[in-house]
Amino acid sequence: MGGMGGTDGTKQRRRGNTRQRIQDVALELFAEQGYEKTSLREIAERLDVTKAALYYHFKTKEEIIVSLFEDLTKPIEELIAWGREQPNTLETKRELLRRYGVALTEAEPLFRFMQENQATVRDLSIGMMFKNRMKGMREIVIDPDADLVDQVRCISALFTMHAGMFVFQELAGDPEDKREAVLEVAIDLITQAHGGARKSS
Amino acid sequence: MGGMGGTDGTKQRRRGNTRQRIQDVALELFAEQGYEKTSLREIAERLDVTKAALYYHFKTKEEIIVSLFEDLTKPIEELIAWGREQPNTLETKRELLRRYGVALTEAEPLFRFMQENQATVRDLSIGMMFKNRMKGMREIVIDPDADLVDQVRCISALFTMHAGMFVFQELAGDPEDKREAVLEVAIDLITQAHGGARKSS
Amino acid sequence: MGGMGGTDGTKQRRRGNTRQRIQDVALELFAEQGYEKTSLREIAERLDVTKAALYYHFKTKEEIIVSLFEDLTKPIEELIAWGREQPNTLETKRELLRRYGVALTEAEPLFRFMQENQATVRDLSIGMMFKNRMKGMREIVIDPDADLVDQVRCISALFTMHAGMFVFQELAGDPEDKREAVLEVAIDLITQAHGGARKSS
Amino acid sequence: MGGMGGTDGTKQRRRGNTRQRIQDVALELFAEQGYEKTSLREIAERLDVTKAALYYHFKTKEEIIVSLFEDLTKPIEELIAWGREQPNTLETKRELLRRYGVALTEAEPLFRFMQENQATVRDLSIGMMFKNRMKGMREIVIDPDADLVDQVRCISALFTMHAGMFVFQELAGDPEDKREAVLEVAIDLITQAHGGARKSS
DNA sequence: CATGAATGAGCTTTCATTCAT
DNA sequence: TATGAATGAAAGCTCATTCAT
Repeated sequence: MGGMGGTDGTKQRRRGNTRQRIQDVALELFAEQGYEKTSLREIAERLDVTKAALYYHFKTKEEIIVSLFEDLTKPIEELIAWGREQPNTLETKRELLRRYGVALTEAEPLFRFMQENQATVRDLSIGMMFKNRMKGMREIVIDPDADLVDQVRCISALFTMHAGMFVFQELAGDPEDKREAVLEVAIDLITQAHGGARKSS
Repeated sequence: MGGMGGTDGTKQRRRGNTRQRIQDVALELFAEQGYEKTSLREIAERLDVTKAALYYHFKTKEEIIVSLFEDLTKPIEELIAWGREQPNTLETKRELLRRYGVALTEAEPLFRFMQENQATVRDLSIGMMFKNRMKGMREIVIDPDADLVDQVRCISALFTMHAGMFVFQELAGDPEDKREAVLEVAIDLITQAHGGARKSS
Repeated sequence: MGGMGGTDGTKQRRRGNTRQRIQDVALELFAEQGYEKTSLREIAERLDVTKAALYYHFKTKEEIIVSLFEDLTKPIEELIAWGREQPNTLETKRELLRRYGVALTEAEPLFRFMQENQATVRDLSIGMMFKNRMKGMREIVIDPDADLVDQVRCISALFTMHAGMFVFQELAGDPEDKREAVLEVAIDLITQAHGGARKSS
Repeated sequence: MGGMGGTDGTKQRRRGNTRQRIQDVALELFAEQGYEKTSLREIAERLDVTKAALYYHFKTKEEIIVSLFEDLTKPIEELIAWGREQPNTLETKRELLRRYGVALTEAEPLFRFMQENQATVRDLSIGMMFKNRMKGMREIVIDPDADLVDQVRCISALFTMHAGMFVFQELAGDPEDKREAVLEVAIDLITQAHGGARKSS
């Protein structure tokens, strides 16, 4: 322990990482308590800086969540771009879901936040961006000529992954196993939607 | 000049139904804007009464949402009670989902609210109640000895219904058709979980 | 001595006059320190109420000054209406100035405030109203066909009255005498503008 | 690539004139929006420097306006000094007003600012200086033994010039003509105050 | 059954200013 | 000469809640 000060109560400061630290703490609190119930005072206190310091790094409270969204959902954006370029096959869709699972896991707190604060997110500027991302995923996964039930299956697949990541946490079992199970169900759903037989379980 | 007033521009007193009207307006606003972003002032203004009047009918803001929850989820509570008494068969589960769909539809704004404000709901007193209801549903639908993937299928079925009710609203198509499609996918999922073959689409 | 309490430190309250008291104190402070340098905290403290109480009576800080303006400038509005209906004679204009002097004197603190905070007033909503009032006065007093110098004389007359009311306060002499002198100079100016000979002094 | 930089998009350093540029921008903004509504952030942004840079050149915000006042009102100070040395004749006063008009015109934005922000100016340190300058002008122009009306005429003359410069801008007409008209009215006023006949218009 | 008036705590945001580098 | 990072104080405003009437 030691090295970079702070062990003696001295305020360690001016280590260009404040912006990052704000994002980290903010995400933690947003995910835990929700966006509106997290006040800037709270964030500032936890970082041992003043509220005004936050405003040096972000113009508004909203900008904090926007920056988090932009930073953390880049992989998903890239995934959608990748998906659009692939041939429209079942295997593409399966791979998409696999990668989606990884992306969701990596930015888990953000996605849990989005899940649990949809009403809030909706009228923040990230609402639109999020909606567009979801639309992008749907467009890759759904065949618009398929019958309605199969379309629902595809959306259900996305949902299963989405919600699954977080809800299943509460249940017992090895997280890795659960993640795989969720993925399998999701893949199964799009496979069925594609007219394929489902894997015998 | 008789009847129930209001013909002359006088403030129409709708007798004893103020409590009801508060609930109606509150639910509408909660569903539309979220719980914290809906202020009592707003509710009061829309009803053309004062904030203080709300406090005659409800001790706190939270009591309003609690009363809504209690009133509107009674059917679900009863459904769970019903489910527990039935033999633990696939057909029971199918029927449970069918009835669940009806119940969700009938209290749609409340459930949309719950969906979109999970973070908020979580630390309101209804959080626990809601969680317990969900647990009740799961216990009926899931076979604890089944393999993990099948358990996930069951939860996914519940989720599909849950989210489906609201998300699919945005998509084109006859609402009734969509509701049926969602139900079919959900039933299909628990059927598979039960080891059965899926309905050929 | 007493009657209405408050002499013993008891908070005297709920005497429907709070709104009025807010206006009084606010005007006093606005006139003394300017609009932006007067904070709502200051007003509230001087009234021994909380800031929130102010917001019960006025929706915004701006609404306070607007209400003052509307209440206190009604006489001027009426004066302009009166002026428009009179025959366009020199005597009308003279009488207008006489009455204007009275009106200005009666709402003196407001007009001093307007004089000394023009930049502020300009981008409050009262800016427009004030401008329009001034335009109204000009239209009655100025003959648009007169030569430029005479037009300036008329505006100068208005200005003299306006500023005179407040600037001359600083100078020695009986206030009543000064007011009369100002009025005389103003009347003299529009008389000259009318082509008349000036009163021998 | 020579000269003073800036040809390649690099931040152009205009050598030692930053102080001057701060003054220019500050005056522009102060005149446009008022002193308190103009923040240092705004000034800095418009100059594309940081707020801290302003503090290298000026110790406080107030120092900026003080420096502007001192720099720009030197001609008026000199004018007063000149006036005091002249014989106390009508012609002196006329000439004083003529020169005053020129001085006001040359530092127009500053004087408009002073006019429109009297409340602010009053409790800045320039308040006193300004008051003293005005007193100086009055002492030259007013004959303390004249009757009150004539004294008012003199002050009115000063006011007419002062306010006239800015208010008349809004009105139609050639600026130069208006300036002359204003000057003529002002001179007329002091002429009358001196007991002289007014110029037939 | 409801209102009028008020409060206390809190919020997001802005500002002038400081100082080590 | 200037910047990057931060602060302390205060601002305007909103909210859930209370209570005498």
